[in-house]
Amino acid sequence: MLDMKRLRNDFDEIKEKLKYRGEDLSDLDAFGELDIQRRQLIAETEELKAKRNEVSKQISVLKKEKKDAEVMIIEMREVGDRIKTVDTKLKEVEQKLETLLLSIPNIPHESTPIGETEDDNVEVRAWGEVSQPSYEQKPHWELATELDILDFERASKVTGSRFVFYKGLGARLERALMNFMMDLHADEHGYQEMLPPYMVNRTSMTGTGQLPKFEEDAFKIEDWEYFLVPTAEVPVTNYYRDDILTGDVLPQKFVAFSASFRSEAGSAGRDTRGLIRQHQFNKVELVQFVKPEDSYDALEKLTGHAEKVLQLLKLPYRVMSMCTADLGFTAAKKYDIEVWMPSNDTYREISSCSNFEDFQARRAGIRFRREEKAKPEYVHTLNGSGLAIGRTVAAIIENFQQEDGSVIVPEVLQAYMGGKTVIK
RNA sequence: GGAGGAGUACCCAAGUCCGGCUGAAGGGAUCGGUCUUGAAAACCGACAGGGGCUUCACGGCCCGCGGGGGUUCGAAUCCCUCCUCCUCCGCCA
Repeated sequence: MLDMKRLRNDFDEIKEKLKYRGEDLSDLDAFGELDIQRRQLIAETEELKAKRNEVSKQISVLKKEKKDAEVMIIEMREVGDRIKTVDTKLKEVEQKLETLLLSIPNIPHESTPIGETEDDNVEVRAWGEVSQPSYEQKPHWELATELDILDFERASKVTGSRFVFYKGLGARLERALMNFMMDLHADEHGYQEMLPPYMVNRTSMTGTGQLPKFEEDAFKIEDWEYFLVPTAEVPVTNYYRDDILTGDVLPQKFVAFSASFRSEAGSAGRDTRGLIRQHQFNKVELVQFVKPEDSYDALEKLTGHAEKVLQLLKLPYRVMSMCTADLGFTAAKKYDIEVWMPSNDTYREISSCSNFEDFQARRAGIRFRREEKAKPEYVHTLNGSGLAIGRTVAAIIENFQQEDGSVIVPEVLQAYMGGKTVIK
């Protein structure tokens, strides 16, 4: 959510910046009128309330002296009615204003490349050598099915499409990656470990920006106002919702494992095979709460923490700076980390690292105080996958496959795999 | 699922039956001071916050007793509703 005062003062400038996102901004123009209406109605109702307070005090005194107060009471009855009328109008206007504000995306940071499609995303750096072996490179779903470590067919029977059973060393590999990533971030990168709820309420989903605009992307529990988490970002960021932190506890860094659930509405037919686009997948998520002046530095570091996972696994990747058209609703700046996927002969997103500045903090009411008596300020929030585990499994299977159909276990995972060096 | 109880400021807690000198007592913690070589204790003092409207500013005003609604001239107090926590019973990994 954007700052109302800033929107009031710099309306044209903000609108100009939002244009680069390529979204429809026609609703935005209603802001000025609603803002004025709101303040007029507030002035009106507050004046009436001040009067009511004063006269009620006088009535109280008269009553105590056993004097007649009937004239005043009748007068206040009218005032009360008018307050009710104005308050009702005010509530309507504020409702409209809130709906409007919640639908405006974040303002891109000045370092975010301006662009119109994903082709305008900018490669920041690449790491690792893409190997081009002489033998045929199989997609991970073929290899994994042959190795009997993933079972897509039975998952379709048991649940439906876009679900999977991990089996044997496949399940072990997933679990190894989870532990490896959690350990790395907790022990080496200074994050505090967290296991969040997998369901959250509507307020939380609104706080991080999934709602109200993207409800169709989420799984909702029938008869409950609960949603399956699309990412641990939602519960972990909302951990501090409506809190005022003391400045000395910042930055707060959390690493959270959770399953993630996405309806994938609008992606029908895309990536239907394999682990790339499932309704449920596991992910290790990094979340940070920092002081505003530190957030861009923190974004670079956080991205580096996610990259470290791929470096230790020896998986080639590149880092892309998302352009204004590909930023997502909530981010001011975003890096996608893309891992090399031989079956696609291209890089595929495996992590997304974003700085939301105060956009989520404002929605969720996450603040801090620099000094004991200082006014509360909004924190900046960041998060990034570190990493999506299913896609990491896919990348390992594809990148480390051998001619005989076996898969080499990355060295750093071997201890987590009971010493196994190869899956065959 | 059934039966009770409770949510008041940083923490504890009075007030709620019986609406109006409660814009919320008292205590603790915290901060400042006196005393002390230093500290503790004791004593003195400060301590509602957050948001909003308005103002160049000083300031003024409005809203805050779990959330939302209602009754009333007036609500922490009465009514409705939702949420959370606690105790007991039942069920259960």
